[in-house]
Amino acid sequence: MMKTHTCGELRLKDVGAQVAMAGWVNRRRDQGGLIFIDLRDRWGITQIVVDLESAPAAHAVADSARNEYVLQVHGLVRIRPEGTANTDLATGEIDIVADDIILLNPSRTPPFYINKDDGHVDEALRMRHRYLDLRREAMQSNILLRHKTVKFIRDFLDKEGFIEIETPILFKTTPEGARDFLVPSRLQPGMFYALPQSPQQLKQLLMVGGFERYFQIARCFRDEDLRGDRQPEFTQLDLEMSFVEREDVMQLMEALATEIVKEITPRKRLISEPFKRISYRDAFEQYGTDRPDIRFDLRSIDISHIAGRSAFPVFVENVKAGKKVKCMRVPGVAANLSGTQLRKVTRDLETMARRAGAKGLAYITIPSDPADQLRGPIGKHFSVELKLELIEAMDAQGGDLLLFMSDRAEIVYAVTDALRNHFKAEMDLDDDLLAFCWVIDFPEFIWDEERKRWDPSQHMFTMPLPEDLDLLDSDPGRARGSQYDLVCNGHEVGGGSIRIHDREIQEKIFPLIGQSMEHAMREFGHMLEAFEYGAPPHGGMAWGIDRLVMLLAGAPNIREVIAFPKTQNGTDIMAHAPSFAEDEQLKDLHIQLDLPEE
RNA sequence: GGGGGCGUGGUGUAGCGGUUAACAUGCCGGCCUGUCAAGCCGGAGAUCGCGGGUUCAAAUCCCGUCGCUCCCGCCA
Repeated sequence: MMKTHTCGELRLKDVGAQVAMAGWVNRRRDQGGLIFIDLRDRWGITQIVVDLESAPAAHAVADSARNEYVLQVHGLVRIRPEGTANTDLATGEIDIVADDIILLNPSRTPPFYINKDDGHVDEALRMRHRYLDLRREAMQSNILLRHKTVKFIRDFLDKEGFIEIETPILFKTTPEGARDFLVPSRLQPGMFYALPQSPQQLKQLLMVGGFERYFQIARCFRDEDLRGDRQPEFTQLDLEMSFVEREDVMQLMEALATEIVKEITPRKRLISEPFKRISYRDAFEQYGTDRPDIRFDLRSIDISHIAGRSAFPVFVENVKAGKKVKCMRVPGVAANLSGTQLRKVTRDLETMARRAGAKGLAYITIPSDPADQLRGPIGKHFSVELKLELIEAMDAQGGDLLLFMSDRAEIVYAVTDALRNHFKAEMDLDDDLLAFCWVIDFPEFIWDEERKRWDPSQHMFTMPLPEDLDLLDSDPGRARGSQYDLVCNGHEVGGGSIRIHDREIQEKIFPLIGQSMEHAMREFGHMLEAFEYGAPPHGGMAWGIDRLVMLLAGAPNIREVIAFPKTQNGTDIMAHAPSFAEDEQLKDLHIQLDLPEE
């Protein structure tokens, strides 16, 4: 071994020890006859002192060393002289007096700073030299956090009787869901494997296979456009349990989430224990999304019963037509605005609302001085009594801005979501607060207007809620699924459901989602057949590990917790992937290119 | 497919019609035996992402394009 100790472990108690250490030059301070080197490795930084008189050869190496040179140092652990301890450093009470330094490898001058984390570096540059970016303290701690999280999950689930089972990466394309990544088969010309979007089918078959409690840290692939919290390949904690009901899975998963936070990131706070549960409908009605960030309380509130009695024609007509008028109270923003400033603010908000599909955005401000009038163009359409009712319904205070939305439900949702995201960006929310909540009672199906058919809101194996089973025949649109999504700070970190283990129920689903039995048998025959051999009742969940770790790390996107992520265009600018294949390879695979003309 | 942001020495920024393109840091050289974002002195380093246009004059204005990024669509 080239080191007897790491760069993070030596303390006063080690004074007098002869040690060997190795690592990177984090920083060098040249005093002439005396050179200090901060030697860095994964565990920390230790100061090396090199004296020209007592170790001239080591001094010569230290003299030529530069940042990121790789050194091995032999020396004596010594207490630092009175007054020279460094309290910022865990190892700051000692240093190593070098008697020998070996240059293991020099380094070119790095293209960006490894040894300090202030300032923003162009992401393309970081990606081009990701191996250097990973040396930075922030990345090291993110990747370490990820390791600890996954390790904790494995230990937790092992204790709960789960076993880890691998499933194929080369599997079968599925017509539903996201776009598949395809892998051509050489042995079966013209045929393709698909990379799994999730081990969904396989984990259910493992339940039929009698393992009862399965999990996997599974790589998943979806060929869709990227986002800050979406990569084409990502990691799921995938798990499935037999002989459970919805509540069993949710409770165990909530315990896992809670314990991860307490164990791995104790300085983070959970917004509530147990986690709040929000119905899918309430999530949309109040927050305009099924993954609400409940760290802030801007909500859309139905005030149709008030607005319908106003003299504002749009509201009156909409309420008559059965549409809602909803109001969002933005606390305090109007308090110190001049008329001109207020008009600019509301004009910008209206632009946002229009972009989300609204025809306009009405507003009223509540005066700070009760003697003043309400400001805003629709104020005059509300009588004094209605205004008081409105203020009471919205719990409005002086200086508040009330925003009104009235349109088709989907548009009101989109506007609510857009406005909330806008104000969220200005709020500087606390990343140490983890606002977990469950979203439940999803509809089993969502109507696809274009194709005139029902689509599964999660997937076709989701069991409807037991009390809604009859609705499959009478009113499928009202049937709720057993799905549960775990949401945190506006990100979907996981989701699952109880699955259909009964072939009869499964066979009811296919025609509803526009699939013939022949098609179903062709694509999912193996599943249906499996369900006929004593499939146990089962359910499970899949977690987005990247998103979870991102939230635990307080990182702004999942690339910060993935060692080698793709750029937004789905490329790797370090290794230059994807790349063209050799003609020979294509020939083996019986593939001819048909590229678009430029 | 659509909308927004960014692109200036190695890095991070300033400059936003006429500047010798500025500052910090890094880099190179010199001095220095208790520094720790070491200090002091000196030096090198930029076709202002790329292409085109407007103008007497473009880093600056316009158009296009490329790269990175945020969002919508998409992601069961």
